[in-house]
Amino acid sequence: MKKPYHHGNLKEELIAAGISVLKKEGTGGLRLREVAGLVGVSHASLYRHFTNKEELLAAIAEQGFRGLIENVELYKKRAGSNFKSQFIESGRAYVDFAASHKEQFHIMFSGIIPDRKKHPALALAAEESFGQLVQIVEECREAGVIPSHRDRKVHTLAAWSMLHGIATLLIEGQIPGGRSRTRAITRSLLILLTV
Amino acid sequence: MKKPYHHGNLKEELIAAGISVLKKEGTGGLRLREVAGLVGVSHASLYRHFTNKEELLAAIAEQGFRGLIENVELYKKRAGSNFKSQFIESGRAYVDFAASHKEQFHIMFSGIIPDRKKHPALALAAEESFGQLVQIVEECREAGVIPSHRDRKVHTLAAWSMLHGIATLLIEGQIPGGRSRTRAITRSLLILLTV
DNA sequence: ACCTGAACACCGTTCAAGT
DNA sequence: ACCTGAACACCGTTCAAGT
Repeated sequence: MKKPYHHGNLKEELIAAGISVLKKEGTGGLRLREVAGLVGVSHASLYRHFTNKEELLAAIAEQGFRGLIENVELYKKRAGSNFKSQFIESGRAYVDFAASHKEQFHIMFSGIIPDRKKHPALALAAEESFGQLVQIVEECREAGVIPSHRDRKVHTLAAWSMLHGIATLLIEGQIPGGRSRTRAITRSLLILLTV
Repeated sequence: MKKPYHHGNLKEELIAAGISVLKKEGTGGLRLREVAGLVGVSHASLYRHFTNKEELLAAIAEQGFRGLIENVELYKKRAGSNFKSQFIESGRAYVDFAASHKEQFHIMFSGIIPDRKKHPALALAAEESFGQLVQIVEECREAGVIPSHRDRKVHTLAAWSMLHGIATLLIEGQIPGGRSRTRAITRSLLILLTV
């Protein structure tokens, strides 16, 4: 049962190990040497797959956006055919994802990656995630559960701001009262946006 | 005009230099050696006034909260005697502060300081800032411009979440359209909370 | 009491050498 | 083509020695 010298899919394993270390050590404690060690490979080999540390972080963030999109899709389906429920549940999906992937959410949004344009795959995933929100708002508009007299761009960004604020304060430990309080805030804010 | 060996108020100068370096280099590029160099002192001398880097960051964050409180107070006074205007303008003060002190706001809220309890002065300033918001919401409630049938804690956290979401997305460059778009979003969101 | 110079440990990054 | 070992540069932190 010897490990082959050529690893096969080392890149994917490094990303997975990166997320694992991230969860244990936090954003500040993420060391490339530990990530490589966890996979059982020299830390220099990482540079065969990522040009630098930021690119590994970008890959972790990209995977985060994919997971976020999936989570929103899941909650939305669960909500059934009622558009208002879909809207509320999609929002909950955003906040819940942040809560259950704190460190990854942190890397996705807290300025650790200064310029997403340098990481096209990450930028694309982030755009798709935003596009998902735009589409949900649009559907709800057409269904008449969101007022249509307001500027749609402003309305979408308003929804995002609400959710992002809750998510951010939550992962910084600024919202006391646990899950139920957070759910209450999320719900009451989102309802304000509906008709 | 020789500098004295004993510096006098080195601590304050180090904080000011820290903010200056922060603005130029960003959070990730803040090096203690550069901060000390800017003041014209050896980098080891920093440890006479701060036990470590995090404590300098905490001092910078604390000063940030003091500035935020002042800014909110200023905007609120400017708004005159109308409570609804006071509410809206206080919110604008929060977002404007974030926009004009991006890096400092980042250190205040983006998890660079993992545990505020380790920095009592910072924790106090942050609490005072939150207390200011609580008080504004309370005043508006009594004046009848904010609905009183809702849970006050939830309502306060909802207001904060909105503002914090806008501020955070703004400093991450996620809100296109510049200042006027940001003002529009802030305004329309805050109005949703009023009666 | 406050500051300096030199040293230490650690980490991201590079590169010639191995398979 | 992919990985390793050793080295380099840089930074936070410490400490004995200076004023």
